[in-house]
Amino acid sequence: MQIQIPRGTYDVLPVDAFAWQKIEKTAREVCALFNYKEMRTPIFESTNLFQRGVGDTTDIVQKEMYNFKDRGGRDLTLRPEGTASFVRAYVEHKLFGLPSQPQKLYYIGPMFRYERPQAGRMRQFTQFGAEALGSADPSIDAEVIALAMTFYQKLGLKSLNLVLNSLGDPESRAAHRDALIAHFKPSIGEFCEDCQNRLEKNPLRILDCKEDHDHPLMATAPSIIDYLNEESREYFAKVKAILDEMGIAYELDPTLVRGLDYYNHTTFEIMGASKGAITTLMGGGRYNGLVSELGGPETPGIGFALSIERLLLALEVEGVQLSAAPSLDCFIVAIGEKAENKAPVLLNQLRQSGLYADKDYMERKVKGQFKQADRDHAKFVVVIGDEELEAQKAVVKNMADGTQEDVAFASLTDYLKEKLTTIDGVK
RNA sequence: GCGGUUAUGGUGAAGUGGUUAACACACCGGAUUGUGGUUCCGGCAUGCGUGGGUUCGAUCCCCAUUAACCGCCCCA
Repeated sequence: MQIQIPRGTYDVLPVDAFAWQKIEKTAREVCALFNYKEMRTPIFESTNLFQRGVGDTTDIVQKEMYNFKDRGGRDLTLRPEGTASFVRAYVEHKLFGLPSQPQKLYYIGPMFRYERPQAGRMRQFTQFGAEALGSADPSIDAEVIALAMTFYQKLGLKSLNLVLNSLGDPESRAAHRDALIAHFKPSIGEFCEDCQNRLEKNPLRILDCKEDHDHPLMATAPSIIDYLNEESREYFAKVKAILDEMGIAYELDPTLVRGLDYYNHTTFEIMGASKGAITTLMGGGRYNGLVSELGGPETPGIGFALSIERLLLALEVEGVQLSAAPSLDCFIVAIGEKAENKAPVLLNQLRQSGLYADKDYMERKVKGQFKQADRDHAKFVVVIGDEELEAQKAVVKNMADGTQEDVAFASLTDYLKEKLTTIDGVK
C-alpha cells in the first residue's frame, strides 16, 4: 500500500516553493531593517517547558501537544509555539547578561499542534515570530507591531485589521479576575460547560466564548480596561500614542484575550482574509513574568508570531501574486549522437560562467526539446547538430522574438551574457 | 474531540452489479527526415483511496479504515 503523508501535514511542491522563499526572504529583510537577529532553537523541548511556559490551563497544553518519550525516557514535546523556547534559550545562555539589550530576536520555522486540520490550520505549520527581551519601554511594543505590519505590507497584503487590548499587570489582572467571577458566578449555570469550567480557572476566557456570545451578562461584563491600575493604564496609553504617531491604525477590543497564559499588558492580533472567513493572521503580546517563571531574572518581554500558511491563504484571497521563479537563460537542443555527446560539456561550460542553463534528458525529438525549453521559460535556445559541430558554432535562437543567429562556440557565453544584459539588465 | 460532505488516470471530471471505465486538459508521437507557444491525427487507467464482506460476478451494495474539505471548539 502506498504510504500517505501524515494527517495535517503537507508538501510544499516546486511550483509553490518560490512563494515560500520570497516570504522568508522578506521576513529576514524586515528583521534586518528593525535590527532583529535570527536565533534557532530545537524543534523539540522538554515537555515541562511548555507546561510552565505556555500554561497548564491552555488548550495547547491540555490537548494539542505532540509529546513523546525518547529512548532515554525523557518526556519531550514538538514545539507548539516559539516564545517558550526563546525564553528558555535566553535564560540558559544568560543572554540577559549581554551588554546589548533588549535582545531582539526572530525565528522562522515549523510548529506542531495536534488539532483537526482545516484550511489555515495544520498539525505542522510554520511561524515567523519576533521577540524583544529585556525592555519594558512602550516603544518596543509599538515596534514589534510595526515590524509585522511592515512585513505584510511589503508582501502586498491590504486588508489588515490590527486589534489591540491591554491585560494590565498582575495586580490589575487579579482585580479584574475577581470582578469577573463575581459577575458570572450567580448565573454561571446558564453558560456552556466550557465556560463553567473556565469560571474558576481562567474567567477571562469566558469573554472569548462564541457559544455564549449573546448572553446578556456578556455585554455587561466588567471590562479589563476599567480595572487597569494607574501604571498599567499609563503604559497602555503610551503604546497607543506611539502607534497613533506612527500612523498605524488599530481597533480596541477589551475582549481580546489570547490563548496563552503568559500574556500581560499589551496584547494584539492582526486579522485578515482567509478562505471564506476572517481569521487571525498574527497574534502576540507582552509577557513580563515569563523569563523569571522560567528561571531567569525578572525581565520584561514582548513578541508576536504569525503563520506563513495563513499568510499564503490571505495573499491568495486578495489575489496577490508573488512573482515567479527565475527563468532559464538558455536551453541546449542537441540533434544527433555527436551533438548529444557534446551537449553536457557545453552545458557545464555555460553553467560555470554563471548562466542558468539546462538540456533535455528524455531523448526527445527536436520539437519536444523546444517544448521543454519553452516550459522552462528559456530566454535562449542553443541548437547544435552535425553541421554546427563541424563549423564550431551554434545556432542561438531568441525565444522571445524567434530570431536566430550563428555564434562560434568560443564566443557563446560572451554572446549570451551580452544579450541577457540587454534583456534583464543584470549579469 | 464532535457533526456534515467527499475519495475514479499526471490533472479536472462522467459513469454502470456483468466481455472494451466517457469527455477535456496535460504528456508522448506523427503531419513538418533539425525548431516552442496555433491547427489536425494517433497513443495514453491489468485500474476506480485502503482492507474485508455480500454475490456466479463489484469501481458501482454493506461494514470498517485512512485522508481531504466544511462547520463547532480553539487558535497562528
